[in-house]
Amino acid sequence: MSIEQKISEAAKNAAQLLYSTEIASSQIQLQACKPEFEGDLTIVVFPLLKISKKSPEQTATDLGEAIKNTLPEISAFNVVKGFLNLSVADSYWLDSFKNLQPHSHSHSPAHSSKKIMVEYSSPNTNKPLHLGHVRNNCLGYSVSEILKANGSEVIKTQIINDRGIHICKSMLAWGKWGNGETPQSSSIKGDHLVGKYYVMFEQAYKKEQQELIAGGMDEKSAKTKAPLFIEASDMLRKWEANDTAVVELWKTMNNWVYEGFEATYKKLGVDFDKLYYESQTYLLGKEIIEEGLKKGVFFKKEDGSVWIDLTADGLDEKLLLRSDGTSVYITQDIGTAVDRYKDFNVDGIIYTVANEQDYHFKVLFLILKKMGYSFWEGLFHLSYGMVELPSGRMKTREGTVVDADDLMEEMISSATQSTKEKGKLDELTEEEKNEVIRKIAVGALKYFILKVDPKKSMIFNPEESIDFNGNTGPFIQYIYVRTRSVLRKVSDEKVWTISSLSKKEKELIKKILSYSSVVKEAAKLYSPAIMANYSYELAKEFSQFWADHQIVNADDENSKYFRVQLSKEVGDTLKKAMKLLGIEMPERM
RNA sequence: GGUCUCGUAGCUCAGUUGGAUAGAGCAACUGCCUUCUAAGCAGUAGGUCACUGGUUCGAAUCCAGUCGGGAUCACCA
Repeated sequence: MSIEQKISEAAKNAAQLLYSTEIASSQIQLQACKPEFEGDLTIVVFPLLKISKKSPEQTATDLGEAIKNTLPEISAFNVVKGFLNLSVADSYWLDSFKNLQPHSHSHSPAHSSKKIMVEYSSPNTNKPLHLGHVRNNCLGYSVSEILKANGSEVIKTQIINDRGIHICKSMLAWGKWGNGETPQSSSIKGDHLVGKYYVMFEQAYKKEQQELIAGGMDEKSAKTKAPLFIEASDMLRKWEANDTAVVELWKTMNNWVYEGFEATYKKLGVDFDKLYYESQTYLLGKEIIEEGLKKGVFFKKEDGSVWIDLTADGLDEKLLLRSDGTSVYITQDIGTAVDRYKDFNVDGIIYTVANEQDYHFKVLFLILKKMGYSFWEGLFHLSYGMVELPSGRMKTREGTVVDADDLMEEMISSATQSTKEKGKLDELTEEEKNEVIRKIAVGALKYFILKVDPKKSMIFNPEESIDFNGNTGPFIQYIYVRTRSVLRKVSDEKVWTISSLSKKEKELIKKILSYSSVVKEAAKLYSPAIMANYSYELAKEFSQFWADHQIVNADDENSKYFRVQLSKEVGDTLKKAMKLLGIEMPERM
């Protein structure tokens, strides 16, 4: 039983005895004591005043007496207004710390044992990954790791948007102007090469539209009447009809893209257990629509299109099948959701998709609910905010899109420079050095993105992101490196006995002990930011401890070995916490 | 216009189920490396928690409204 539980229990019993009334546990408000007050945990007694019919001070004092008398762990208490501050004996913290030592920290707390599918990334195959994908990837990967640490089985997946008009545009442009260029012949990364032709198409297409508009056509018709658009649409029809030449080109160019993506994912350190391709799933869902029609969940309009009326739920009417019988995006999503449950028998699916699709997922989940699929309750849209630049939203046509590969290159060159300036890695081989630099660069980027609450939109300032000081990934890595440095100096472990703790020592122990409840919270809220903040707090605490405590050169052997062990636990905990963010720790930096 | 969402220091962000004097980092200024890695530590300065009202013993937090930003509302994906 944790000390919090013990105190809550004792407080409840004491209050019941004092005031001879039944008391709900929710009436015992326990929280961490603020640092400016004496004590470790605080009970807020205001909710009890109605029952005690005494002043806040009197109530707190009575309760404090009773708790101190029943719990040997409580060494003292003080009352400030309606706040009962309880001090927990150092011996309790020391015992807890000792019990932590051998292995309890190494295996994860099994709070849940569910099987969850996490979908993230899911890019289009017509251009390289950008900053928005980076946030998506960091989040999806990290949430997966957090859920695993919390005891769930996780299947990481993505659905690759490999078909549609967008890829036909790239294909068409390459056919017209590519002269057979390949990633090999041009030394351009595959995804970037395909993206180059997509941009080329868009430019030429835009020019055609402008000419048509200049000739007197309205904007809307110009979009569909431009010769290039007609050609691209033809190509899409041919693809759907399985035209050999088109399909061959499609396969070739998609494979270029996949090779490019693979390289980016590898650098980012993310991976997937199962891949879905839209080319294989885009026809799914139609039977379910038919079924829904029979059930009366959907309805057909005169032109043959199929809809669902969600006005009663505060939403609109939503199209599910076009009048020509072809499906739309959401039709496919209905089909794939059902398939995934069949394929993997999962307890839930988490869709890591930006908040611009909030409405889409609201509708999707509602439809599945109305269709009677009980699994709808396990569906969750991990909706994250947009990434903006200091200058505003990224825009393709203004060329402000931050490319994922470029971004990582910049981070690496910046990390290389700082590392060189510090000169602490001079004794390492070139290869080892590069490995450390890679960890620092990627760690900085990931931490910068993940420390922000996923739900909130964030501003990505490239200059701040390559800052390695303060609340950053490299700061936490640096603190970890210090703990390892201590362990290299003192490699043996000795039994120590100490009876009292300094303020910082106690804070560190408390922080370490709270690790598993933090993981639980992060899993509950699907929030890597919680792990990031925890890591920073722990690192900062250790850094302060470091500044005014000697470890290796402590005054006596007991303090020395205790602090060495404390350093080790801090380092191990930091490493574990950061691993849940997908951030690796270097041993030196 | 309807719906959703956000508004905390100059900037980027924390702030647990409502609790004590709202916290970090960056930027600015001041100290601290002959002692375990100074990517660090200590300090100064910086706030009408957008605004108004309500609920409450108590509101940055909950409710309503106002103002401001963003997203979304396609036979697109």
